[in-house]
Amino acid sequence: MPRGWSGAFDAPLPRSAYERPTRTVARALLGAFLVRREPTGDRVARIVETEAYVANDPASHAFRGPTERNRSMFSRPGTLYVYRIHQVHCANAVTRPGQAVLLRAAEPVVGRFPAPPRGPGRLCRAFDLARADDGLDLVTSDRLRIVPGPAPEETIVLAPRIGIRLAAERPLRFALSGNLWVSTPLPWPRVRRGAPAPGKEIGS
DNA sequence: AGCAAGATTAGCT
DNA sequence: GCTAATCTTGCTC
Repeated sequence: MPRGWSGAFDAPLPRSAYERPTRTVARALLGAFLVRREPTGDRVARIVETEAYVANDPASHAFRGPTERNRSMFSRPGTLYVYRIHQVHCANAVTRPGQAVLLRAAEPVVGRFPAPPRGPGRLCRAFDLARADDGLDLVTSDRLRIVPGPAPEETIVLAPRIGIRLAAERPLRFALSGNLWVSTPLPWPRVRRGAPAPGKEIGS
């Protein structure tokens, strides 16, 4: 146990928790705590929305293999992958090689945040995550980790991912139903007439 | 070397 | 709902 981690949000999610099918991890991270430890105090938020970027996924940065930008996606499970898009950053937890879970939104629990962690860009601002944090190990880091939380009482819903063009219809976005910190309201706001109802419940 | 597109967000109509 | 901001990545020439 690294020095400094002796408070309430100690025990990090073990590497084995990341070394599972990406969809399983995306769902399992709901209700877990993202924890940043600073000399000034902890910042803790409960993860309420994720997206899975899986193998052979045209929307994934890893689709065309390793590059300089995405090399963290091919690092160990539990590695943090941070990239820049437009003028913001987005953070992912790496699962299996070339796959990751995008952290889209979290609910503040402890500490003050520079921005509300609602939406992937704001979540990074809330935790001061930038490209310099790319490659950090969420299992062993002194600064940042994910800690298991109680099973969510909210229903978990599955919906298409946000902001992508390729494979846009695949339901790989996971969220806690009704949670106000989810970045986009569910059910899905743009629905084709005759299309299946979005926000389908997949479990309780 | 140049360039089009992007896992976003804030602000305006 | 729409668009600009803003800049990096990675593909193409």
